[in-house]
Amino acid sequence: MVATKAKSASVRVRFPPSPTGHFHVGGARTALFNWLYARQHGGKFILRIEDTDAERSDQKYEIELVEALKWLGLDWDEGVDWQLVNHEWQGSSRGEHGPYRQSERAPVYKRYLEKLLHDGKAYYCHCTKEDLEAERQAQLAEGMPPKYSGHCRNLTESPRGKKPELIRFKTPEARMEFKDLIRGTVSFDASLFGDLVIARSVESPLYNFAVVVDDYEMKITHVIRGEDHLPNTPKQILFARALGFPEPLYGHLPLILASDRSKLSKRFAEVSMLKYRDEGYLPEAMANFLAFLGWHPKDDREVFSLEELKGEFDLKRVQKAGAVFNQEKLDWLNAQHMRRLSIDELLNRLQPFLGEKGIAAPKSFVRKVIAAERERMKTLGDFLKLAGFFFELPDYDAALLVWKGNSMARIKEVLEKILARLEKSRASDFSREKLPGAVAELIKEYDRGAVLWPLRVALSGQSASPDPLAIAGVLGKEETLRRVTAAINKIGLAL
RNA sequence: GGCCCCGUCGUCUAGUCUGGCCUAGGACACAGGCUUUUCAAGCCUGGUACACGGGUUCGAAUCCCGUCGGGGCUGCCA
Repeated sequence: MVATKAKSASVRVRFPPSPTGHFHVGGARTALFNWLYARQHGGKFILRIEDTDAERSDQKYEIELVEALKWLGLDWDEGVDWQLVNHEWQGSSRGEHGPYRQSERAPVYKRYLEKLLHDGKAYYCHCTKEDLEAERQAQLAEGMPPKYSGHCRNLTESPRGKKPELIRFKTPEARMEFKDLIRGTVSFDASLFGDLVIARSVESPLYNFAVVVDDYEMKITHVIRGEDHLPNTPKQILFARALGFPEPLYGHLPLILASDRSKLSKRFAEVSMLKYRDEGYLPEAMANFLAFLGWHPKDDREVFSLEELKGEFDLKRVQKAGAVFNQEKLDWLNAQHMRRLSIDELLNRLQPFLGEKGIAAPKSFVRKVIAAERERMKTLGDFLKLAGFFFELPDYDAALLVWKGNSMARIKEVLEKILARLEKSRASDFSREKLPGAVAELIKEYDRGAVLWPLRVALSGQSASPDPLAIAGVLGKEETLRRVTAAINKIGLAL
């Protein structure tokens, strides 16, 4: 712990995704925790791309991840970047420890691979895939855990007819342990590993090896990652020791689980983070939600902005057990965050969700619509579905206008009286505050439901809506009269 | 199978390190009620949890052991 404190002045953490699939919830949470840790320690946050698997890596996923990170508000100090310039993505990179894409770091890995080979800490293995598979099957058949036999460990030259297939690390047979920032002491038995494959050739390193080299070269102090990496950690520590590197501090985050408690990213949720953006979730709500998957403040507060999270987050309070992804909680948090926004800010965020009619409408009108509907929305994407009728009255059935126990003729009568009253009201009186006066007598004469229900349907064309008088206030005199008249005509036709 | 990690309401969790304030708190969801012109929202109320079994102790969700359960990893993927 003393070491943590001493190093805290120069904290350097990284988020190293591999662009082989969509940037999902799990990745986003890992990125967030790293970002939070860096920001609250005045450290650096580095984005490194782990694309040693050329087959599966795709630039489009790299761009997607950059987009999603920016959307969430997680900025980084070093690493690759992408910018949209004239509708085209342009790549760039910043920082002094690059390149930040593993596919561009071959010479670096080669240097260390050769060093290990030269020092006798690694060796060429001539076993073919078939040899290895046969060995593996034989061990399994005997009920033994599969482990490389060490067949090529002490070879001094290539066996006849064989060529070097891959590079192996001479794994020391030792019991080892390390202190995890979240789970305390974790121990492993390295003698169970066998000689690990660290590269296909000096030109082509494998994940575990490349990570160790990069973390060292990029001066990473804390490795904060998912629990699925826990078994990799002792291996990486072994490589670091062989290379004479200082070991970073490790912290393994609990996994995010699907509702059946299996690893989320393994299940349905290879769902892109951008999907949440496109459905109208607020990035601050998403960050808030992600943070609470495995972390919780000391008190009972639940709604946090990114900035507030930064002040409150504490790696020591991170949970050890996996956390199930709970969509309802996300929705609730999103609604909470939407309420924290001003009408103008909400209007900004709503831009992509306004629809043609909403975009064409005057801003002042849209603001009123937002004010009337904001507490009913769970996502920005709900806007059109909830408030679309303000812009264009949907078609509805005349029968919908009828309040329980009333005849259609009676409803027509009510609507006509409402129309008469409203016509006499001044346009400036069309507001939620002043309008009740206009219908007060009618309500006394008929009852609330018999008056307000038909008015609601006439104005919204639907059975669920905000207060009809509020709608009238937003719509204004002219449009309100037009809709009430249309309703009367509709009944006329039905009768 | 082997190795590793984990185990408080249906879910996210507070409490566990530093036993007593815990007849276990909050939130989401759920149920009921209030409000009410609808649907939400809001407010009030309610139910449901310390995996199990042994210890240690005056006292255990908290400490120890065992069992069971869940998950991760087990690749020339990352």
